[in-house]
Amino acid sequence: MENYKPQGIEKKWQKIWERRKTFQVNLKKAKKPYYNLMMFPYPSAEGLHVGNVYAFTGSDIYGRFRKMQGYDVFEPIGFDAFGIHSENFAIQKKIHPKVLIQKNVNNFRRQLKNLGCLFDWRYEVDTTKPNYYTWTQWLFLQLFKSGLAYRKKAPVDWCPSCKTVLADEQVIDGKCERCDTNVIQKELEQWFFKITKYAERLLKNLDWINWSERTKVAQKNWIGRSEGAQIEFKIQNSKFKIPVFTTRPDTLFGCTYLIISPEHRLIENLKLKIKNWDEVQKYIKESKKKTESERTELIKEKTGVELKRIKAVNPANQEEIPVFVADYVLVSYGTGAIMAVPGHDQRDFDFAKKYNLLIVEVISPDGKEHILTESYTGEGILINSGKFNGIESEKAKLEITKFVKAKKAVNYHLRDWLISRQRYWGPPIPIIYCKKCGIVPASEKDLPIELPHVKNFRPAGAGKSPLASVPNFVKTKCPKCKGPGQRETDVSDTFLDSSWYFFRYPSANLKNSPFDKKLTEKWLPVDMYIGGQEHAVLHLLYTRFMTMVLKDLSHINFEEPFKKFRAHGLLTKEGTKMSKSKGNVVNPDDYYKKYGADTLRMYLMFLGPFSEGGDWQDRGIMGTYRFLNKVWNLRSKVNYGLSIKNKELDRLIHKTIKKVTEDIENLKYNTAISALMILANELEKEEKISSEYYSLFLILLAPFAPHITEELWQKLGHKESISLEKWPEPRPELLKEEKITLIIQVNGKVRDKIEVSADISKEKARDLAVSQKKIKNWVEGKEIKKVIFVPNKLINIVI
RNA sequence: GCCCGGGUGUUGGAACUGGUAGACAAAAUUGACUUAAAAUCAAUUGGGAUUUAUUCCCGUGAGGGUUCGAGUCCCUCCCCGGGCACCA
Repeated sequence: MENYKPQGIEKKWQKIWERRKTFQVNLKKAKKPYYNLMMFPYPSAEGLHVGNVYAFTGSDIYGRFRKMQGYDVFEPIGFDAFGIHSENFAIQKKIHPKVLIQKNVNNFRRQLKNLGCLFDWRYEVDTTKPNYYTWTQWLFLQLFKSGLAYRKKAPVDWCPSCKTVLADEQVIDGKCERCDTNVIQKELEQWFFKITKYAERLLKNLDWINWSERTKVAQKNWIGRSEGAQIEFKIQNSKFKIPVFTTRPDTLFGCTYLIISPEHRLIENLKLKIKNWDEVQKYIKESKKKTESERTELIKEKTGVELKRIKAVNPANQEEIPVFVADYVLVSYGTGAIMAVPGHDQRDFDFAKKYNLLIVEVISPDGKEHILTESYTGEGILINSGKFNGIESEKAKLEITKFVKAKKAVNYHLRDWLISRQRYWGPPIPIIYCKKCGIVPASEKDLPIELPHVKNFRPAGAGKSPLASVPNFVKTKCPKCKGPGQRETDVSDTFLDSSWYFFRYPSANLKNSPFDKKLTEKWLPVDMYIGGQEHAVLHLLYTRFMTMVLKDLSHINFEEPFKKFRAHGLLTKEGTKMSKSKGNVVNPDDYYKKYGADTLRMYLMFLGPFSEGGDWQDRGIMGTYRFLNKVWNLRSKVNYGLSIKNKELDRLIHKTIKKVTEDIENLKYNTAISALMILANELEKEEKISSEYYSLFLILLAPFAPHITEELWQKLGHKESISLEKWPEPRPELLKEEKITLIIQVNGKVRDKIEVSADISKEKARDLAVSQKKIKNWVEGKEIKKVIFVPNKLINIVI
């Protein structure tokens, strides 16, 4: 008999699938549409990372499973090929991104085809193609026209190495997400999307969407809703007021000073009144110079300067209190000013100690007064709070808010999405600046605003995109007055490209609109989306925002993009993260060659639970290779005439059907594979296997190892692809065990096991148990206090 | 500091709503086949004790608790991974 040679078989079937159009879906006619989506890769390296292969395999198994269950599965793929990742790779390689990224894409495509997924390549999407980014720009225009895109001079995070601004989400520990450089603050005119307007909706919908719990929690924390009150403090002898946001209005009587952030507008307004203006001015300058990470490194050491001669009034007790400027108060959160309650906030406590300010205890856990050595931030009973003394802090929140005539207020951690980038490799933002008309959106019929070829595509710095150095591009006519105008030279954030790509797939080849409404509403929301947990707050939040916007603009009739989302885990190599710098990245090509895609797919899925990730160890891959070999060799035992029923095997096969079905539904591929291995081991023990058993086995294996199962299926005499077979259902009557192993425990410890019939009664089991020799030794001469009987499992005798 | 995960043999990992801990693999050792190696097949592998084929004790990060019975539930603590972080 011939040996298992994966390479030839895999190539053969990939060609057949293509020729027979096995995986092509008729989007218009499909009766049971099922949109199975995986996060598309960014080709910012020469080839696929085994981590990509891991993700795609997991998603593809799910898609193949649904297909065999009778759904019309649409499983598209594409490339997120714009963006800084790709551009930086081009800079490093000193090759123009237009050339290099296309080459990468080609290699990615070849590798993806080797993996044997259900991809329908007719609907491939590439974000760098004008027929895609036309619509990315169109989206920008829709947001602009509805007031959701705006331009604003703002202090933004700037990466001096990437020479561009970063979105709030792209700054990690005060460092650039990509290159680890310390981010600095710059005042620049930038484009923003008003995602904050959707904060409440983005939060609320989390209650009902079927997503991984972890991802939902991450989004919830990122949106960061907090409830409290906005309280106004009058400034003595002036018309000004300082509003502050607090979650603890119950501590208002303990507020002994105010702090405003260095960027607060009021400082300018009060300039003439501040006695120590020079000192204040100096402090503000110093703090602006600090980078974000310097500010956070100095977390313990709080600094500030009092605004001398300025006094505010605590509205609760009319006390005069000093006002400080300090950079631990952020301008971008709340009102940019806080009421300091040193007794009940540790930061305020530290500050008060340092500058010798009054600390008053107003919340007491036991109603008594204490000498505070640190702040008390818990709940308690009010003291030193005038007529509110004695009431509970939770209740006092509302009452004090009312008492000082303040408003209830809600604040979010979420900031508006900064979408402009001073880089080359992205879609130009379709805006024109006209001296007469101001900021004018490009006309929709002029789209795409094509990205010009720029020889020197490196970022120039100084806050300008390389596009600014192309006069032909910059000079244009104002679409409104036809006078001279200048184009916006910034490009948009890559996350904008990826925020809507799943809308484009079904309409990938559509010419005059971003997507077909009818087709979109037939196939979307996406039925199953699988991707990395690392996108929990960036990509996944933006897609939700964009979907809501499109709904509000009546382009679609749903507002959440993904019915079901499941995050997969991280693939590590011998315990550590794979990364280029560590040089431990596994290249799938080596394994395709050596063992074939089926073995690779199965090994990756066998490593551990898909949602938790797993650890790649080179030596382990032999296990799944041996398994597939075993499956291959089992064919020699298949006997076509054989129809003798084997009850034990029947049961095992139906148990396996049940287990594999449930496990795939829950993405527990590792245990599904283990169940298939157990079945294969049992089949191997048989001298002859009926073709019915073998067929069922192949069908169960097909989503995991599509090529070898096709080949063996064909060898069994079938003409059609195994992927068109119907997924089997377990027959309950065959699942029933006739005999079971009954565990006999004495005082909860296992002392014996016996074979009994499955429907044995408690009394019978008990009599049988105590008559066992081993059990006699334990119970003889002792009084049996209790007998616990768990049908089909165990009997426990308590003495 | 806060919020999520997680801690089980030599390793990756199993274990349903509390009911046989270590499935399935990997690795190692021994044996068979072979001139030899690889491959393949068979056996063994948590620790300890023992009357050494037959039974007991201990064992799921640590300690305590609930229960007839705990890897699983509760409390306290330790460690690892990830996310957020001067957010008022």
